[in-house]
Parts: sequence; C-alpha cells; structure tokens
Amino acid sequence: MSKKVRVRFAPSPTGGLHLGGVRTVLYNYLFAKHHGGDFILRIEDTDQARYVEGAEQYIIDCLNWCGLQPDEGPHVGGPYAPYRQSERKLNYRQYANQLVEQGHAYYAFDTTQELDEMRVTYKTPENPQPQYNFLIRENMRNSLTLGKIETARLIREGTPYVIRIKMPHNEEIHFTDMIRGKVTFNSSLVDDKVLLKADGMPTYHLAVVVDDYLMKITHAFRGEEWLPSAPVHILLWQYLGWQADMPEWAHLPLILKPDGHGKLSKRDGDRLGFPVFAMDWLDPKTGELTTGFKEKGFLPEAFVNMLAMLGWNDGSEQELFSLKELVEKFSIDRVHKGGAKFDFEKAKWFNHEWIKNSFNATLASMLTDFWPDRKITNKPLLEKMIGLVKDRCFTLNDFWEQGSFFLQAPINYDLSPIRAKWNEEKTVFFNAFIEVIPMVEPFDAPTLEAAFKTVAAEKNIKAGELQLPFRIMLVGGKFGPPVFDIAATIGQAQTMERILYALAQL
RNA sequence: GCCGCGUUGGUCAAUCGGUUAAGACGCAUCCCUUUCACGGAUGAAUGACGAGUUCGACUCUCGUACGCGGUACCA
Repeated sequence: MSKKVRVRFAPSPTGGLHLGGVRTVLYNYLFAKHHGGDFILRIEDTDQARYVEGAEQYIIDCLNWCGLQPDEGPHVGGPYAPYRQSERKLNYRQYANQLVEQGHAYYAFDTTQELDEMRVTYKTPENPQPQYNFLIRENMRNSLTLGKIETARLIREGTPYVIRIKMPHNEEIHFTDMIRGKVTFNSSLVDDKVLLKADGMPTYHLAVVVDDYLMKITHAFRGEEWLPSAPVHILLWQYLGWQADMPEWAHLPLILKPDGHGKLSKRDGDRLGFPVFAMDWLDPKTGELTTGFKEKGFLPEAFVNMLAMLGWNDGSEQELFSLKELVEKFSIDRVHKGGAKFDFEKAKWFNHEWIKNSFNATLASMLTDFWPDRKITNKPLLEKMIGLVKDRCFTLNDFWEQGSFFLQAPINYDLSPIRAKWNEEKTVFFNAFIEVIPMVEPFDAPTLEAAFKTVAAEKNIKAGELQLPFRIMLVGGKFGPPVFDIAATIGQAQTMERILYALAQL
C-alpha cells in the first residue's frame, strides 16, 4: 500500500502573501487533493527579527479566501501539533545534538564580528564571497579546532554558540526533483550552514527536515530559490537516518516581474499599479498598506485560476478552470521549469471571464460585501443592473462605475456633448415624451423604444439625434448599456424625474 | 567570481524527432452598436547563437551567449 500523500505549505509570518507564495500553496494543495492526500499548514516563525504580529492570521485569511483550506494547521489542529515552529523548540536542539555526536555537525563560537572579519580576510577577486566551508572552518573558533576540553569549557561558561553542519569534502550529492529531474551538487561548494542558532532556534534548514520527518510529509514543494540549499537538506535526511522517509522534492519556477527581469516583488506592484498580494496587507511596523487582489475586486476563483495557469496547463486549449477541475486535472509533470512573467492584463481577463460566468445573484451578494459603505437596499434592482453591465466589468470595482446610475440618480451630469446642439424642438420632444411615459405598458425596453420613436416622428425629429441626450439624462455621461434597457430597469418615475432634472439644467 | 537552474511571438504557452510551429492575453484593421463597452472576423508577430547526432531537430548531445536564483545565526 502506498503511503498517503501529505504536503505542507510552510510560510514564515513576515508580511503579506505574494503571488509566488499563493501559487506555491496552490500547487501544494492541488497535488495533495489530486492524490487524495492531506494539505498541511505549518508556520515557520523562527525568524524573530522579521516576525510580524498578525501575519499568521493574515495568511490563514488569504488561504480561506482562495478556498485552500488546510487539513491540519495551527488553527485547525491535527495529529502532529503543534504546527508552529516556535512551539516545537525542544525537538530541534535534540536533533542538532545528535548530529554533533555523530560527527556531522559541530559547535561554532565565532562572533558576528569574527565572521565579518573572516569574510574580509579571505575575500579575493576570484572569491568575492568567502564561505564558512571545509577549508575555512579549520581557521575558525569551533569544536573542530578548539578540541573537546576547550569546547566543553566554553559551553559550560555559557559562551554563545551555533551548531553548523559539517559538509563533506568533494562528494556528489544528487536527488531527483519532480519538475527538473536529476539535480547534482558538489558538497565542497556548499558552506557549513548554521543549523541551530545562538538563541536556540533552528534555522530553516534544520526545521524543515525535522518537521517534515515528524509530520510525515511525503512531498515538498517550494520556490526555485531553495534549490541551492537542497543539498544541505538531502544530507540532513541522510545523517539523521531518515533517508527512506525523505519527501519527494519539487522546486517551482519563479514568478517574474512584467518588465525587465527578476523575481516579482511588492515594489513592482506599487510601481506598475497592480496588486501582488492576495489580500490587503497593513504592515503594523511601517503602517504601510499594500493592496490585494481581493480588495482590487478580483473573484477568488479567477485569482486562483490565473495563478494556476502561470506555470502549468493541462495540455489542452482550456484556460478556465474551477478549483475542483484543477484538482482533477493537475499533474506535476506538466509544471514548467522556467519562470513566468506576471501579466496584469491577462489577470484581468481571467477575472472578466469569471464575472461573465457568475450568476447575477452570486455577484449581487459579492458586491454587497464588497461595498460595505454603500447601502444597497434594492436587491432585485441590483441584480438587474448586474445582468446589464457585467459584460463590461473586469473587476468588482467596475460595477460601480458602470452601473451606479441604476441605483441612484447621477450626481454629475456631463451635458457638454449635447448642449451645443440643443434646441427648442428637443425640449418640446422630451416634454411630450414625459407625457407618454406613464402610458407605456408594459414598461419594457422594446415598448418604450417604440413609444420614443412614435413621439419623435410626431414631432418630426430623427430618433437617432435624441438617443444621446436621453442617455445623458439617465446616466450622466456617454456610457452604459442600451438606453431603453436602462430606462426600463430604473422605472417610470425615475425616468421622468431624471428627464425633468436635465431639462431644467438645459 | 563560484555553484545551480532556465531560454518557442511583447506576455502566458502547445509540440514529448516528421505539423503550413496550436491556442490565449495584448496590439492593429474591419463588422456589430447613432453612447461606452462586450462580442464577432481578419491580421502582424515566435524556436537566443554555433556545432554535433539523424534520412529528418524547436524537440536529443555539447559549447557559447543571455537571464534568473543562491552564495546570512533570512526564509
């Protein structure tokens, strides 16, 4: 019997959840669910310096919005609790000590200052960034150079120390990545990474391995930026004697900035005017607010759909997928190796498609949530309005711009396009038309249009010349769905009222 | 510098040795529409470069170039 699939998403609560992060979760989730497995959320909050209050809840909120609910996690519990690294502290030291006893790791007493000096001393044009490696560790203050007695003394005296992995000299380390195939590294080129920090917290390297083992993770997905540290993790799995349980790895391609090159960052969004976070993120330290896709008026389904297609497709021409369909069709071998540039125009297109395919009633309740300050009491009217304007809305925001005049009389009228050509005949026409409106039965678009044309013919004016004025009277500008649809939707009273108001202005 | 990973139109991308190299976004033109859009149609635009393997290479191999990532007591 094959073991059950268990994948985890392990963010560090240091700020907002950006596109790359959400896509990593998504692929984790899709893979787990596709194979009938569990999706686990683990919080990696060992980085005290960058830990941000509230970021964990924010991550959970984002996952909820996207519909990617974890099966296990700090807020839902599970058999391997706790799911926060900070609450698992004791475990890590135990394993780090084990590695030291086995000779795969050692104590290092070098101060920050000493490390800085080392980096300056050994810096050459050929080696601009010297590493704490098999060569240099011979010249540093660690248990390898100091000897047993001195090491024991320093520890007894409470000298701060870290535990570093002892990378072997000139060994081939290779592993199979589910996306990239076989990847090979030479151990001499990897430095002696710190495993346990002076404060007793593990670094990411120790923590992922220990946590993945203890939580029985079977598949590990992470960004491509982690590929260079994979050999450290592979070795740790071996040294700890857990090789048989090592998860399968998948290093996901990066999401790149639309212009130029490089990883997409928060700054790019600010600079180019689009969100890079799933939801609004208010940084409590700086007070800076970064807008999210949710608040920009994106449907979660569209957001997820768009992200899924940035680096994966099912090989067919289909582009629109629900989360359920994505789960059914996802396959890891179809994930791309190369990074993809983010394109906000395409993202909006996805949202537009999802808006068009959503029911009016669904959109109506979304909009009432989206506009908490705009008291919308007339739900049937809202739904009718949505039906008429949704084809032209790319985000939830657009609905107000495109359809607010259905819900309330326009505040600003731009009469300039008709003012120049205005004349007495037109005033006469509209006065006559108002008389007719109460008699139009039923008050629907075709009947009203017929009445409009009849009056125009009686008054000897071309109906075409009257349509633009009529539109502006109703909506305040040159936009919106067909005029008679608008009139029929807002009703007789509103139609007359708005004509009278505009007539007074003219 | 070193190591790793990449490279099909402007962007997302299909192709798993043989096609006129799909499709989508965006762009352009036309149609629809006496508003603005949506929509429909058409079009321009692609295999980084150089060798090799092969009857045949975008596809396999090698090299070059370029890009990205890493090179922290950050993840």
